[in-house]
Amino acid sequence: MVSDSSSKRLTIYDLARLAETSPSTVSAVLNGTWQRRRISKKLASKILSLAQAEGYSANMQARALRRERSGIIGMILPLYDNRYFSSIAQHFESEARRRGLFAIVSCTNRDPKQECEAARMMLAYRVECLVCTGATDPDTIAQMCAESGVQSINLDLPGSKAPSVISNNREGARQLTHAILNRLAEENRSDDPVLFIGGRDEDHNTRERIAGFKQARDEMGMATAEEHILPCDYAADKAQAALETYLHKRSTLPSAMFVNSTISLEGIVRGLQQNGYPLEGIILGCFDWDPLAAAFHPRLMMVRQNVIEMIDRVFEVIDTSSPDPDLLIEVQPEIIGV
Amino acid sequence: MVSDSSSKRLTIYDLARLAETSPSTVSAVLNGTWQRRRISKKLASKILSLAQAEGYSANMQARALRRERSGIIGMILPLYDNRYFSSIAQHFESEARRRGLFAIVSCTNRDPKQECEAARMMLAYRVECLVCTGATDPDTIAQMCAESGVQSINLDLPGSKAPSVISNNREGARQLTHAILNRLAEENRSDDPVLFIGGRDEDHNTRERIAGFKQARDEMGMATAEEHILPCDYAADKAQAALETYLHKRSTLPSAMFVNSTISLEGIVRGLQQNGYPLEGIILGCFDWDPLAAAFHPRLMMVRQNVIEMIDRVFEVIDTSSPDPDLLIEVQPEIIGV
DNA sequence: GAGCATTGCACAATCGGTTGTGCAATGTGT
DNA sequence: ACACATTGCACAACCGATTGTGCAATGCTC
Repeated sequence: MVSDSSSKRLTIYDLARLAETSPSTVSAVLNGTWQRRRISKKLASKILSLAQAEGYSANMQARALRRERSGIIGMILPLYDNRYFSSIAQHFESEARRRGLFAIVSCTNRDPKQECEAARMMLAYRVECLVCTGATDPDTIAQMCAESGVQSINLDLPGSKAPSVISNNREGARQLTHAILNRLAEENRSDDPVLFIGGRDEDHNTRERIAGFKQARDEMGMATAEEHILPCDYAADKAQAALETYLHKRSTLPSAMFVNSTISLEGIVRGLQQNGYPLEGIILGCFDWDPLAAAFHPRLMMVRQNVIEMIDRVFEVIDTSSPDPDLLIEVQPEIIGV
Repeated sequence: MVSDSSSKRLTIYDLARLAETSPSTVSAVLNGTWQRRRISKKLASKILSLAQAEGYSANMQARALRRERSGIIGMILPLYDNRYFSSIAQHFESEARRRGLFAIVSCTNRDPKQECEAARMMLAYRVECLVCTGATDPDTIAQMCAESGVQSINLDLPGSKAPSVISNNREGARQLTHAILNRLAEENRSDDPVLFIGGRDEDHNTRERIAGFKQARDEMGMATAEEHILPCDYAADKAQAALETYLHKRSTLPSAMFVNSTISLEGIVRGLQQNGYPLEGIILGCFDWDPLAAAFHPRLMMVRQNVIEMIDRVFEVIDTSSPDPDLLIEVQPEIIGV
């Protein structure tokens, strides 16, 4: 290798000089269009081996500028730190890679301002498409993208200005609730109260899950008191506080709980432990999936969202030429541990 | 807003036409160098409000090309799906943002080939710096970066060709082991065996943790049998299998275990539950931190690595003009739950 | 009012690729 | 040997910013 110690990176102009040919020929060879441009196989392989030996790597900024295509696909995400969102990021990345796209993921802490800022940066870097995951304000971002002529897709939470791919939250919640009620029945505790706890009631998914919860109870001929529905936000501390307030008022533990995320589950479990309630006695269902939690508490029933299928659907929508902004794709989640 | 429906994005040339001035003036105004270039305040504000109204956003590819600086900083990461790596990604992003850099994070599944491929892509996009987290082969990547004149830094696992920021694994393990041994002593079970399980013995961190484990026992006057050290890889299934093999041979449970990650912990807990061993009886220490696990098992002691300080150190190294490739910065982790 | 400094801006080259087009050299047909 | 097609490549104009430089117009001094 003739690696020159100069800090400048090799360009097609350098390679052209080394191969005694023109930059356009080098470019054609290196980006695979050389057959169409009738470059001889001999010259092509000469250039290729030279590029290899010199460790040439094309400047993607220059390519993107000229091609008016960045090769980048963006995603914004509320957080990384649970199994659901982290596997979304992971599958998104690998699927993008499979398609020759470079994925960039930005996490925005469920903050509408950060979401906008991240979207603005992604648009400045000319992403070809933006996937907007669990956004608090998906429509504003869809609007920004539309104004730049960039396709956008909502994931996890639906919006009205771009196609959306989400879990079937209502049906998942309905099935999880039935599983909880069945287990109560097995233990002859069917009349015991069941608490729904966690999430935000402005949030589409929480509303759907509450609807599924009520529907399942309805199907079993049970009414649901509003005092048993506690959408106290997702945060662990909020969930713990809500539980403790509830316990304070009744002094009797609910026999079962529908917990609306692993992050809320953390608060619930901590609250139960700290207040001396044995975890064994209580039936827990969680709309989220965490294998470590499942290992600790084998009687914990969990909803596992089908991330692989959701990401596949997202890319199917991306492949659609002009997708309907009202399109809503619902993917069935799976109940683990029934 | 005069938003033209043409799909073309606005450029400085368009703005120049609209403001009846030249592209170079528009550029200077929009990138803040207009005072130095003696553009009148009047013209500057005219251009600024026009850009605002039209929703102009600079093409970062063009800027990067001309400036020969992409404004991008890269990170490769083994996985997102545990608290440690996900908080690394999160803090890295927000710290990069604070410095006006755009962070791109790629996860490479602990696979050396994917690591190289991701590094190659990042270099092609002309990252200004690459942080290489928990890489199986950090030196190859450091070499690639060096050849492109790009600074690189190892995080979590050290390398020899670039400065490294890691946790003080040996000291963390020593402290965790002492905590485990103290608890055993409190329960008058000091002579019971303690198992070290999980991790890879080729891996620097695992070796250091084993050293810390042995050192703590040594300090308590205890010898450590090799049969109690089981670096069976990180995966949950591997850890579960290793535990079951161990149990099969002795039929008597170790009273305490040093588990080398939450992912291994998952296998251990599952193995104990499935084989009918009560979790309550066993003292667990885990070199990793997960609040949900801690909620489930309040007697679980965990090591929490100081991610914020590690990321701070990384950026301090980045700010250093020509950092020593042999630099090794060790950050003290914290023991939770003693 | 001549000489000089300052203000305010426009011109044009440049970053590193991509791609439409032109044009010799060679091949083919008659 | 002449016309014509094909092969094989080079030229030059972009893509959209940045930035060194030049040069009128204005202000200021004596």
